[in-house]
Amino acid sequence: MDTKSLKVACSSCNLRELCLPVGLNNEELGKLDSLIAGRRRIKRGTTLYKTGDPFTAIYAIRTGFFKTEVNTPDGREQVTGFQMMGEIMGLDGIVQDHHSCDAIALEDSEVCIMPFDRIEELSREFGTLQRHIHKIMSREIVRDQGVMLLLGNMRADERLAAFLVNLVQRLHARGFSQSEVVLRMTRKEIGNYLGMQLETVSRTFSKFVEDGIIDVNQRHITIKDLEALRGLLNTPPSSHCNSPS
Amino acid sequence: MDTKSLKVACSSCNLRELCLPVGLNNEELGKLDSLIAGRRRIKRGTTLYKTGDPFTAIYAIRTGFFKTEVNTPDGREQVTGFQMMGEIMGLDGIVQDHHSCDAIALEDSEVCIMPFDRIEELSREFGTLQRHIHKIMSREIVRDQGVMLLLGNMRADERLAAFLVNLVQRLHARGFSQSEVVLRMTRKEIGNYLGMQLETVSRTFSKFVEDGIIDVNQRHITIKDLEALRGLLNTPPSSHCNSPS
DNA sequence: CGACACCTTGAAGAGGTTCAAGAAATGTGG
DNA sequence: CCACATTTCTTGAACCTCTTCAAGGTGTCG
Repeated sequence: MDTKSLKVACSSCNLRELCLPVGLNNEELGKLDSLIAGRRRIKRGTTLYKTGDPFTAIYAIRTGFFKTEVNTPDGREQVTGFQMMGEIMGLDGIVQDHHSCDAIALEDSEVCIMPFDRIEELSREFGTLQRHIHKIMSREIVRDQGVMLLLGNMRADERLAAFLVNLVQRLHARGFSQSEVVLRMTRKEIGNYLGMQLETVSRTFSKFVEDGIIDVNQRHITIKDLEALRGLLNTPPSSHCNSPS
Repeated sequence: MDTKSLKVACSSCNLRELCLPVGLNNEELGKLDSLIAGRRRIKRGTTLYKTGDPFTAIYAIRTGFFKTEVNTPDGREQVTGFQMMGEIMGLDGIVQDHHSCDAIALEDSEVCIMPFDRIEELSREFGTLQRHIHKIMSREIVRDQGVMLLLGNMRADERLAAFLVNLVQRLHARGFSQSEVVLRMTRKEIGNYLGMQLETVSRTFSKFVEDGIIDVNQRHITIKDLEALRGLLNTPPSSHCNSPS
């Protein structure tokens, strides 16, 4: 395997605040370093894990970009999320001791391997780590609620706006530009995630360009009017029922 | 409040296998009884918790039926799930110390209150409980993946079929009939959950009746052909691309 | 440079929504 | 226990958003 057993210290990782609890003392940090069993490089287009793979660890993304997708017996697939550096993958595997989705790298990536047995062990020792793990899982549940809202309630332009706003927000939190995005995924993958066809994604991008909200150059998106994008989300689907009472 | 501080033993609860880990010895079971801070009755139509409420505990449903829904600033709402006895609610609140959705009783219900501090405390002591909590959260994440698949990929009849199959399956696991269901929710709530209008739900029910798959009598559904319902799920959306290579 | 995947745009069509009306069930108060 | 108000459900018809099919253009990688 391409697993490096090289021990790398979380204590010196600049993504630490994203992966680990904050406010630890040095002793605790030292112990937590032993939480990482190693790193693994994932080439673009290959999987970190697949549906049915035995669950042994969760993964923190160090560099790169992933998608997760579920598959049905009849060959359908649904992208359930896009993950970037500092985010955790693999929590789906806990309940059945096997993964329930595929995690596929959208660019050459590197993850930290965190064996789940070890996490549980250290969690029993450190309340802060325990709480942190619970928060990560809860955050995933809340994120999923947002996706359900998007898929169940929003129209095409609202979905794409929500997708873009979410993306730049997460990138901004990692020190990237709030206005320049390079999409790591295809129109087809965006469409699959948002429950629409790739043609609709393309058309909606074009519409945003016409409206002067964004510029599109293939996968390079420039957000010219973030507030307009946000505005698309806060407006009810149809405004024909505003009774002035 | 309508909180009963009456201590009730999990050890004698017939829903134990649903809420708690299996295979505990008596000593462990005794300790776990102290996990329940009490019970609370929720009248139909009232909330167990609301968006923004401080998070203190998770809840195991003893009797009754709930829906959870998220709300947007602009007044939209999305039903994110229906919960029945033996299922756990409230995990959404962990990450922000406040709940991120409303939990509303669809009939007079009763829940066991499990203070989360106490859960974390006991989890550090009992590995089996720790693993159990992790599994419950992971199960929720996997369930959400299924809903995304449903909302993102399926057509109206497939969604409703998936909904019915899931419902009878869960009811059957609790000892109820596999063919008789009394819906606790309205067409509007079903439609909101499935990302469709209540009219479409009604029409799709009628179509299933025409096809001899179910009988509908208001909220009383009789499933005449469960395999036909299941079959709706395993068939690709359109069968015009089956290349025989 | 050529093969391939990806993206854009147009036009026709379908599935689901919206609006509307009436029927059935449920709850409330006398 | 019945009458009435309210909510819920069903069905029809017109409409609309998004899909499907098609074709051409653009970018990318070996």
